[in-house]
Amino acid sequence: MEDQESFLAGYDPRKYPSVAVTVDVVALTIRTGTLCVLLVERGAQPFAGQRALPGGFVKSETLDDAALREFAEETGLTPGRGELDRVHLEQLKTYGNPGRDPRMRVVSVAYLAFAPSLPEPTAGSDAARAYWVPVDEAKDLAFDHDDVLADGLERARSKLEYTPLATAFVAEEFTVGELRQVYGCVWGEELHAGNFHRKVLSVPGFVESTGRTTSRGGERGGPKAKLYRAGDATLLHPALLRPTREDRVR
Amino acid sequence: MEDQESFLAGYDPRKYPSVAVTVDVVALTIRTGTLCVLLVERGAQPFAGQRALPGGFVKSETLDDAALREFAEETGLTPGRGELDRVHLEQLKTYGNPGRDPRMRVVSVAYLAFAPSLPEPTAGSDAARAYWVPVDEAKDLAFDHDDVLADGLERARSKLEYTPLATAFVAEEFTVGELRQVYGCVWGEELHAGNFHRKVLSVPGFVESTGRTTSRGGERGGPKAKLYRAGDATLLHPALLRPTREDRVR
DNA sequence: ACAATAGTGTCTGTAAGACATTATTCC
DNA sequence: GGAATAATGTCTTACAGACACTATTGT
Repeated sequence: MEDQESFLAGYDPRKYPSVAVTVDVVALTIRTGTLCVLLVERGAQPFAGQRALPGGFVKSETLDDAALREFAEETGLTPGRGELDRVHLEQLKTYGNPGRDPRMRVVSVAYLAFAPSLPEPTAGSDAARAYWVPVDEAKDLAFDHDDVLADGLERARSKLEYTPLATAFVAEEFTVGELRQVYGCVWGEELHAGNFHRKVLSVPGFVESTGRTTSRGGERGGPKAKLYRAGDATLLHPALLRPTREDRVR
Repeated sequence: MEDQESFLAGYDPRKYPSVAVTVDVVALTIRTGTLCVLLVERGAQPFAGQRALPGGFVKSETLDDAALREFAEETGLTPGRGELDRVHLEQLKTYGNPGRDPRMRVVSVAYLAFAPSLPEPTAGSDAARAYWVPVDEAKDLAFDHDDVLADGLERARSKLEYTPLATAFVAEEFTVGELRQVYGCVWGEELHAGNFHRKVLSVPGFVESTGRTTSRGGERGGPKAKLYRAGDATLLHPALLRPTREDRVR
């Protein structure tokens, strides 16, 4: 067997069959009650005209930085102004099957990004070709991006259960009802308002009260709601488990 | 911004600063009641004399296949004879910080392997330089492998909670006591025998009875134990949660 | 007035953890 | 006999889910 050190000792980068490393980003947000993913339109072959996850080559930077850079470029958000501070970014999985890109060997490190509701990337900016698409309509993506998106969604749904991730989808101050909307549209099912309310407040460190309320009630009636901000918990205990699906088990 | 397709259209692999892609394997097993990881001794610089996780370059194969190949090479197990069938392998995380390898940019896809107790790789084989080390003694590894190992251990501990992964550490037929030993030494704390017993049997699909028992009782006394094999569940419901640590939450 | 929503109260079934108990085996 | 272990039983507390109910707002 050829081990790493002996290989590298005699390694000439210019002879070796090249492998390209990219990052792809599954960026999720909630717009008007619908879970959406950021997609770009491909102009060139292969997969011309199809949609794909935003991504690009890794430069002289960490993988995390590359993912954040791609996200910022495509959304038009600018670093350094705090706009990206509330974006949660985590590594998802790496995809490297030979043939996933027909031109060459490409190993892609996929990231998952969670953002509060953002404006549509404005035409005229660098990011004009990117837009938010409801996840239900994001099909037939280029490369193996259907799989990447599916893995990202499953990760997101799972992380809502045992982390305070849902707070990354709402504004800095939010109501319990808004939080319930997040769970509802990420999990794809309505949750019982009363039980959800009691449960959220019973998890230590999930949310903390601001002492204030919304200035108005709901659009279609209802009292003013108390405002909360994210607490200091990094894990929810006890967890908020999804309604049991027996078919998820086997 | 330079997008993927325009980049690739004008891409000449021989000009581009090369990035190497490797796989590293965190292979875990339990030997005489201790959780052990497979390490190799490095002969050459950098990190000569230090220990490292087994790993190597990805060839014309999937990332999963590369990880399985590395695992097989280092343990001396041979594919095709069923020896590898009971090895559970899953992708862990990808490490690509610039500078993690002093010689060049190396992006490493780490894998996690779970195996039942295996013999020490025999001297004389290709794998003579690999050996099992108790995880508590696996420190000061080469590259960023301390971090990789730590991430792998946390993943393993977490996966014991909600998947039947523990059955990958024991023989095809096992007792509830053996399963409890797995949880105990991976989590690093003893579990209450009675409660554990009742709980394991109450999770649908975790274990199924073989109808048989061990031929003898325990070494220091005790009745013969019933033998079980792994059930068909892929997720444990309800989960077997670790004893609550408040300090894990924040 | 009416509909919608926020928030609370109550009840039931399930599960976790602490602990006790019985039975079986090795030494 | 004595120690260790397998397996089961009991009790208490906590939590999930179903549901009812009150209070407050917008239209």
